[in-house]
Amino acid sequence: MPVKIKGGKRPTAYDVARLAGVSQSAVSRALTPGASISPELREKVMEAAQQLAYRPNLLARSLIKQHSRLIGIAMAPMENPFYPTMLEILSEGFAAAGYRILFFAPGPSGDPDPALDEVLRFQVEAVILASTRLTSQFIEKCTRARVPLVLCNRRTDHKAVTTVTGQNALGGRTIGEFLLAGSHRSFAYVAGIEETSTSREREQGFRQALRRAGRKLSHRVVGHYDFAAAHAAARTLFSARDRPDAVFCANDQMALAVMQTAQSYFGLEVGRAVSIVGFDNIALASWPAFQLTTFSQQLPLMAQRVIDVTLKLIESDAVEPVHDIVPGKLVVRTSARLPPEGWTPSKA
Amino acid sequence: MPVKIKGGKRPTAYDVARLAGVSQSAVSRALTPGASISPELREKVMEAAQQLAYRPNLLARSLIKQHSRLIGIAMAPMENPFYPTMLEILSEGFAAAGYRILFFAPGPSGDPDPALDEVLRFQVEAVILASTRLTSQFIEKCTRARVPLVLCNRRTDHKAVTTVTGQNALGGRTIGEFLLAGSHRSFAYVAGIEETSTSREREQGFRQALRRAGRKLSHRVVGHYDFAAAHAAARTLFSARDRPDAVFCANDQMALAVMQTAQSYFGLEVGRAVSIVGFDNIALASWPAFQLTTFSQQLPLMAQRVIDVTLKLIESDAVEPVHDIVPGKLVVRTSARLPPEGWTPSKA
DNA sequence: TTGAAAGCGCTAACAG
DNA sequence: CTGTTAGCGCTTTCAA
Repeated sequence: MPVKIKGGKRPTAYDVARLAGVSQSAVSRALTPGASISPELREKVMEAAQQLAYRPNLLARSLIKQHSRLIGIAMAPMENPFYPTMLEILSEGFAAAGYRILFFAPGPSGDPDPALDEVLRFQVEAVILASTRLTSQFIEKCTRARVPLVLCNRRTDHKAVTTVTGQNALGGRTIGEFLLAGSHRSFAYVAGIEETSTSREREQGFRQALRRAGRKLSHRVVGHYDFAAAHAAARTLFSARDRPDAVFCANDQMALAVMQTAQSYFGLEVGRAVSIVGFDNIALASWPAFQLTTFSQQLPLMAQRVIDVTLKLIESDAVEPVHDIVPGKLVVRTSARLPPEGWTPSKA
Repeated sequence: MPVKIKGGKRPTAYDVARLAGVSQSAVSRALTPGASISPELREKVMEAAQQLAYRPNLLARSLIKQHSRLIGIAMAPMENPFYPTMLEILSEGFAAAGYRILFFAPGPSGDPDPALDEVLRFQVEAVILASTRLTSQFIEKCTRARVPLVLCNRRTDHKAVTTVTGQNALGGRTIGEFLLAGSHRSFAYVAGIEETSTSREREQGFRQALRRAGRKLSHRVVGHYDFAAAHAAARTLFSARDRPDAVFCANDQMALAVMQTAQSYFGLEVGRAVSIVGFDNIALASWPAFQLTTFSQQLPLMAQRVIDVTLKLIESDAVEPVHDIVPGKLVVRTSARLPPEGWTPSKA
């Protein structure tokens, strides 16, 4: 026997009004905190509402109020634990502020743009882009649609877009100094996706530190912020004649891949034969099996900044774009050779 | 100088109509594939729409059409990579079918219920629950609201709810047989969250295999499907006088924690001194550092089944609840001692 | 305090 | 083929 799951329309404010013997506007008022309505009337309405399991239709409300309490979030790749964690925190934070998340992952094409069109039609009040892929059209569309856009963990030349990022350049530089102090011979960089600001800024900082010490990068491969690609890149790297003994990876996810490649495929002892450093300080980095030295991003703080700035953008019409940089710091574990005792990273 | 980001209302079909010198309904028709409208009129409308960057308001459309093309997904914990991966696939699949995801993570309380109320107000056409926490109220609310509910990777006694799960009992049994064939001495189970069907069914299968062989479980701890908790549980486990040499963990995430605890805190060689097996076959399980033997869940297939059954529930009013079981299989790696050559798991 | 009525942006039924 | 009109379910004037 088929069990009835749907069927019958959901009750409306009119149904409640009829049952309670009041006007429909009374129903609306009864459910609006602070509206002027007598306790008796409210009581009657509430009872009827309860009985019908009435739930106000937020879509109808949005139409009138001119705001949907919906926020679009474009996020990828979920393979990197950084993003799911970010999503979880954003979801809770926005929920606390009365907003809900319209989630969209860029499809197989990797391009979030087509989905954006549809998300904008849902009248999202803001869009948060936390995806390694970023097309300039994305920004333009949001601007044209007059929907505030917040870039999370990435930047763009487009100065008018609000961004929340980590200390990418400083992080790269700090790691460079750290590895230099550890007396390494040959330095390598494993880039993320080339077009991303994160990968570029981290690389620039790293190169700057090397340059200041009169050294330079001897190896450079591309790992696309992806485990499999980083694994492949590492095989190239460690097969080189002048095998590097200090490898900085643009994020932890790739660093973990490189680390395991060094160990399992080349029998290199990580932290002794080769030093490997990452960026992000995801939960995995602290696992006993890895003990990855990395530059941390304060994810909860970063998420909170995203939430704060997004709400501010929604509430005010014209706002100076913000470029928020969330501080991080070097987290020293055992995946890289240690500098002499007493060493500390230079400031700024 | 403040850059104008918002301000000015978004253009409506009326604005487009005025600019194109046509009626508002002509605008609607021009944008509706298959509507009867002349090419010239459509052309005029399209041009005006383009010029104003017009985007139809889907909220208004939903109000009329009586469906929102919105699907609510409750998911947690994102710490376990199983879920983000699932989310990504679901998002793409539903997008292809013209639906969008309203995402909600249960708040700090761990209880998805309060959020559900709000999500239902957004007129989601279905709700997918993929969260380890599950209260019976959740099911009841969806039923009362006449919104189809699909449980993903969990079940309930409530027979009227559609579920998509893996072969939990078979998986547990297979792993039991596998460990028995590996001639182990003492068997342990690391449970997930006690109330979950997944943890219970996997345990039952495991115990059944042991019982059939005239053996029994000698240790049982609870890891709450959580890395930290599993780590703590493992410390208890390996500190026992009669230390187990075969440990089945209710999921991979916990198995990885237990594995590392064995290695790093007790110096036990995994796969020799102690065998550890998980469940799910998440990407991490195949990493060189782990090589975890586990029972796979076919995540993409599982996601597709969830999508299919959800769409079916949305489209038809009354539907027999489905209990879909997606097949998985034992994936043998090196974290557990191997049975004698030629061993295969029993069928069914 | 209450109800009647207008209208948010759109689709669809109805005339023309 | 096209425009006019009536709502979708709600909030918010406006009178009473």
